[in-house]
Amino acid sequence: MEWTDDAIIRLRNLWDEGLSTAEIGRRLSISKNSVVGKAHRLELPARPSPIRRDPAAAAVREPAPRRVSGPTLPSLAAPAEPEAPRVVARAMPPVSAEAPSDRAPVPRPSTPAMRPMLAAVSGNTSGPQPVRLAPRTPSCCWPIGEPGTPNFRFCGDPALANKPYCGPHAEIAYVRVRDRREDVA
DNA sequence: CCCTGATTCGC
DNA sequence: GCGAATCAGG
Repeated sequence: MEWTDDAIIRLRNLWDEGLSTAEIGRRLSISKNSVVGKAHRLELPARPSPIRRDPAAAAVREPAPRRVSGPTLPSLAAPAEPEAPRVVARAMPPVSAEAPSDRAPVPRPSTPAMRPMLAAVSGNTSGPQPVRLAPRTPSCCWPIGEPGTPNFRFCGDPALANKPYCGPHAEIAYVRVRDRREDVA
């Protein structure tokens, strides 16, 4: 874009009229970034910015680590077996930082599994009583869907003993390391 | 997703 | 100097 005197004048006029940068860009057949950039260089009166970039907030803000592509390991919900076979994690789908813990079961309110408990509580007629939760079967925490999206959930099927995943997902999650002796061959 | 304006930085 | 990319908020 060649900023002729005429173009600059038109920019100034449109800017003074209070048009948005994008609108000015459309009228001058240039990008809004060109408009913003030029207006900034001309030191035209700034518009109320929707964003705050005060030095304090900027100083506190972390450099925002670049998103690393590739799989992320879900945290293990179950402790490793003492004599567990040597395994190594294979590629896994991305997972949010919040994996279901043993104390925060996956089932949402009003799932069939939860109704008995809710009924037990609401049917209570003799004042406050300790609510005893049924022993819980650890559920598979294999992430399904895109973390952060409404449909994201965890598998939820019964997990294998001392493993965070159900059978099929443990199959995917773990791959047996070859015995060292084979490597020496 | 759309929109907004501000800043950065390679050109 | 330029402006695309990026950021940040509505």
